[in-house]
Amino acid sequence: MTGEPKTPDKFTVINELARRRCFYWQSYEIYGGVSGFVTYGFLGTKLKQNIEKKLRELFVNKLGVLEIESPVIAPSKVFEASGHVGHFKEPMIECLKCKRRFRADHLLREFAEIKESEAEKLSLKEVKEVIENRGIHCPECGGTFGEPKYFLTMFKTTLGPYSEAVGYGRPEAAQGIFVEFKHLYEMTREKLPFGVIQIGHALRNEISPRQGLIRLREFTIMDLEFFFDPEEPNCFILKDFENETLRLVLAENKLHGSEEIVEVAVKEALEKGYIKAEWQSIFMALAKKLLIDLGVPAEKQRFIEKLPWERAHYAVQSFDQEVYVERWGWVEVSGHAYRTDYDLKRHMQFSGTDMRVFKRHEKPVETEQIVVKPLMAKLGPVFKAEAAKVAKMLSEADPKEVEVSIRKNGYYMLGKHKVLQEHVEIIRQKIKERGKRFIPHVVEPSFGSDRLVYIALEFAYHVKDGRAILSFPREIAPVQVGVYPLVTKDGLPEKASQIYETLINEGFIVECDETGSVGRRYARADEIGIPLGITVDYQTLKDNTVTIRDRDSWKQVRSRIERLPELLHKYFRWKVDFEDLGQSFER
RNA sequence: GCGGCCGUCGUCUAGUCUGGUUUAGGACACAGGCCUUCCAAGCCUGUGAUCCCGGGUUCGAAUCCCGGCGGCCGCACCA
Repeated sequence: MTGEPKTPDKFTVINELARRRCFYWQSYEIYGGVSGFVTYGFLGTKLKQNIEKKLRELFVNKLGVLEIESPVIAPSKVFEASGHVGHFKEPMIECLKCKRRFRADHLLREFAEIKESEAEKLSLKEVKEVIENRGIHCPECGGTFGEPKYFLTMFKTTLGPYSEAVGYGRPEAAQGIFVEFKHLYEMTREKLPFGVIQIGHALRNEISPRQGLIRLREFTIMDLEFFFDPEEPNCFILKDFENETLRLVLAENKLHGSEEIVEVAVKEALEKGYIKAEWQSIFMALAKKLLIDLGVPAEKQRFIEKLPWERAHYAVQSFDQEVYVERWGWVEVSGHAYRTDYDLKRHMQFSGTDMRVFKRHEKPVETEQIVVKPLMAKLGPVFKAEAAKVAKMLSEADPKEVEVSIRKNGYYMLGKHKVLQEHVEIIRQKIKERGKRFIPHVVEPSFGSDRLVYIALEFAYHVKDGRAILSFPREIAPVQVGVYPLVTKDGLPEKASQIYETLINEGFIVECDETGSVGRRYARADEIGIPLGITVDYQTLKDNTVTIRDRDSWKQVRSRIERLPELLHKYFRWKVDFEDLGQSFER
């Protein structure tokens, strides 16, 4: 590609490396490739699995969150209820002269002073009428507009071969959790708070996905829905996180055109009202931890609050976690939305299934209720045919108002009907409430798995003495150990393959390489980020020791072969220092 | 989806303007062998491109023309 710059940027270099060393590449290349789809090779797949494992450690295992797997395709009802059909379908309008496309609702807001919430309700025909009546022209070139059309960013399909039933590919995994809420809640023995996570593919028919792993049409999403009682929003593990600092860009500052980063402890962010839900602050702190574990230093991370019109339709507050990358600057890696009871409420309306949970009061609450009981024996003769209607109106009226009026005036006017004291009996009733029903609130951290893979690669990548090295944190490295005979003769290769076998049986991800010189093999290993290299040399034949080489410092230590499994477990699981793996070795 | 630039072995590229001199050349990488007592050394051999796809012009097209696909950048979009 001659159009490429002489010194390619990190994104380009990483994509080349990813392709060459089997991390990932664009799919369907033999047919010319299709943008927005990617295939992971064996190193990429492993790296992605390790990253997801890391997320599970932090968000799933320790918090007792439950993981489920639901279908990618859903009947249209699901996404009508969730509001996606309405919100993913943007009316677009094209200028006939300069061919630029605009969002029709944005134009209406700007030039016809129609509020966004109202503009959304307009049909295409109405949009067209407003554009014509107001004489709105292209703001760029003054040309006239063509027919407004919907652009749907969900993948649409039909369910069954001859069916008219519409289905959609899910644009997020969250709905798969919400629709199963009742069942999941019962299975967890009806306790709040509780969280459910789902890691799986999602589909969005992006207009122009052109940023490698950053924007895909089919991607892996990790949606965690955490349900809690809005009356008891306190997080019981807040203490563990309250001093963790977060770097926030607040909406109020954004309004004044500032992207100033406010660095505050979780505790302070809650006290000052920067973050509305306690649980959300915990997930943000965990998200920061996850990224640090993936190799992104805190100063390259921030959480940017979304302005009301930038937010998703379901959220009352949301922050995007962003990471600073070389090519594009700040890039979103996770979203943290306070979805309130929006989704469950909508599914309750659309499906008719009661999504409320029952909360038992500690003590039954006794309340006194005034009941106005119509005495039909008296009402009948007076109101005749109207009697039933009057009784019904009476039951809908405010009993307190009725009582006050009758006591004061001796009657109560129900429209044109005059109800006298003798027509009713006013009873004070004690009612025992054992609990109440409500819809839980939800905070949602949502990660893009593929973006994390790219971020991990970009932050691991550096060049030492002209060689590319991927310095992955040891827990996410796709290959853990390389085993090398120093030279390929005198029985060294045989010894190396024995060690290889042993380590494989111990459950390590190991690679054995005997081609070319040992220096070349080290270089290749560094390039795919293998943290440790074990070299069999002539000393090995004498005393059964090998050298262990550190990817990042290129230092070597010497240890006995029998101790390797134990030492490597310590290194990968308990994170002991490299220097503690053996005696320092100098050639 | 619009505009600009671009598309040749896995990668980087020579050749394209000025159609034939090239079985499309090189370097790196890769595979096999030799060598090699620790950081991409060297030598030999080999694999690998119907020049993005389709159509047209021509005796003849990687080269010229048209359409499509893909990439990068900008605009727009990104719940």
